Amino acid sequence: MTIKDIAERCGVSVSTVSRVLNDHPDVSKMVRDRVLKVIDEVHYVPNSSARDLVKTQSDDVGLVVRGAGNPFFTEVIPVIEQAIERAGYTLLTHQINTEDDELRAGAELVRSKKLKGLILLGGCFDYSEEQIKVLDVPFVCCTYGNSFGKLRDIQYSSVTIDDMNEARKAVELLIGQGHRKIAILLDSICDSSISELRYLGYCQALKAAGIELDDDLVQETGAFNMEDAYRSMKELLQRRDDFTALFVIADSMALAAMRAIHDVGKQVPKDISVIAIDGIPMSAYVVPALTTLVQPKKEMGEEPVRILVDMIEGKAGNRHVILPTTVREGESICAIR
Amino acid sequence: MTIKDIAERCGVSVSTVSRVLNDHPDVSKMVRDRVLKVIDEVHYVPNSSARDLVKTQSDDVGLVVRGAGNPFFTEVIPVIEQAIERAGYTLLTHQINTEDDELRAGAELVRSKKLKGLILLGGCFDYSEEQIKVLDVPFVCCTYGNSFGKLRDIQYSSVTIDDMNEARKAVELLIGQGHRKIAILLDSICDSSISELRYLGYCQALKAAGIELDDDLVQETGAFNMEDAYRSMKELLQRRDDFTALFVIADSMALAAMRAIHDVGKQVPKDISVIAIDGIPMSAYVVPALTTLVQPKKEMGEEPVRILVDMIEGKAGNRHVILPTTVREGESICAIR
DNA sequence: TTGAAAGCGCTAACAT
DNA sequence: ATGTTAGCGCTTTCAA
Repeated sequence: MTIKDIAERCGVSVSTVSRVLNDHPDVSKMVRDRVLKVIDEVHYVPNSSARDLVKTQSDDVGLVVRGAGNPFFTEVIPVIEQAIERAGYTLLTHQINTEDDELRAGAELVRSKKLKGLILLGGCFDYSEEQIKVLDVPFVCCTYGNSFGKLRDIQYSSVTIDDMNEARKAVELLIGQGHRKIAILLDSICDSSISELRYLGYCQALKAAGIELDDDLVQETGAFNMEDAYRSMKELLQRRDDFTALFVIADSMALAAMRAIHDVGKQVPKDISVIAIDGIPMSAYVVPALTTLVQPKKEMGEEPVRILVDMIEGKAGNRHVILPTTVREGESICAIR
Repeated sequence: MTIKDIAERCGVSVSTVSRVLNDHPDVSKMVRDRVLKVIDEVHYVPNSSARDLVKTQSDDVGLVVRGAGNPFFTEVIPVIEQAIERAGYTLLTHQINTEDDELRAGAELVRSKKLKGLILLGGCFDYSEEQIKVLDVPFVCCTYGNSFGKLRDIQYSSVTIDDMNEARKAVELLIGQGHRKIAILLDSICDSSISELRYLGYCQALKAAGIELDDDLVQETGAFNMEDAYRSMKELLQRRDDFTALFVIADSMALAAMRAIHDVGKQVPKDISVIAIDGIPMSAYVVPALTTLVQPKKEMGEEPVRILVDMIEGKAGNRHVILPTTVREGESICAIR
């Protein structure tokens, strides 16, 4: 069923049907009603590929989300949606897997849907100059920057927290409570991504406090999920029972780690203090509540939109914004005796 | 930059470029390499709207996910993805908000992308015959059926758990431990959706055990999130302190409720036993671990694919599959003294 | 107010 | 092995 079929059934031309479909004013009420009636009767649905193909430009902005399961993303997306709406644009969200190439996916969207700009939620920290050339519209990296690549600042925009420094702050909070034997639970120490950055922050904090890095206290899970975090934490606990504090690079992993600690008969925070970074809702509800550095989800959603719209409208060039986290005091930390 | 530009730069025709793009064999290595080189140099990205428009059919199947944040969906999606892949099809996932119309969104996808079939993950329980007519391909409702609509069984396919009965079983587990004063925490008792079904199961269990329904023990949160669940639970606890057990319609809400119980100085399960339905990973890691009826995520993902593929290939007609849950023993229930 | 016709970018016959 | 061309379904001039 195409627009042509509708036209024939109504005894009008395709352009008239198109006008009705697009709410153009210059169609007589009689004709409009007839067309609408037929459309409804035959359950006609326009082909958006054809529509997109013919349109020369839109007020659409794309959002490419890499890593569907990420609970922090889930919270940021609605914020972005509202901010884009408020700015007079329409958001087109596209989810991809972590294995997929967000630049490629974004470029295809831009091209097919004639997008004005792109927000990338989660992506690689090491783009090359060549790679970003597929994008010929303004774009903003949200939650990540180019820490492991060689882009110059003027070549892209980003909104992030300072992962390394925030990790450092988290560990310093532990050190401030007298802890010296501090373990870390992370995905990988060399993923050229968030895990590596936060590991570096951990190292810095130790160094600044004159604590020697103990590699045996660095526990890699190899993946970003609760099951592996739990298993890994168990391993660490079996291997070592002399650390008094733990820094975990993400809330969800921290919650699994806390259960592992519980299961070997130790208590949080009495035996082991735990701190993490993220601030997902769940971590406030568990017992004991997790002390964590909360990412500013509102700003993390609104700032990219502000930057992107400024670039699209030529009001400003590219920018890099680094957002601060806030400590959410839980019940998972105590001072060492 | 279009296929025509590439053709000109290479001194070949558009069809040759198209052949290269689509990996057709009959292109000389020399020409192919030159085309590939230019494509790479100019960062050409094909316009998928144009591609979709011209293609007459595909081996693509659509997945419309309604309600991005749902943690259970997050787990089922990869299962569906793999099952579709194994069946020789390609999955095209599309996320929409809970306010949006999944049938409409699905119909548009089908039409623009020439899909062979559709899986709807989360949707309305009350379609009318008229409404489903927009879909002219086989489709399967995943996690929901037509409990509040008037469709005949032959008009659609579905894979669900028996929400009413499973809720009943959950409450009966509580009753089996001697509980008589059993509260329920739910979104709404009349949402024509999952919440209402599980409420009905709660009522049935009470009735079968000869326990009179106490409306004051029925606590509606009004929304499906942890914050409202926590607040609502606090209200219930302030109003009543005589119930010994609680049934919550979803794991995430149950975890918030458990924190509320903790915060008023009561203990789970000593003072109040808690049970829920869902089986999200998180509920196994909290302390005390939540006892819950686990939805069979593997089957919930694979069965819809089986049904859909059978329908697409004409091997079988529509089907309705009801999957059983399994009890995951946690630490949130104990017998009444 | 309505219709005819061009053309968006691509693929797939059909020629050569 | 490569080129020519029709046409996918729609919107949008331009004419009437």
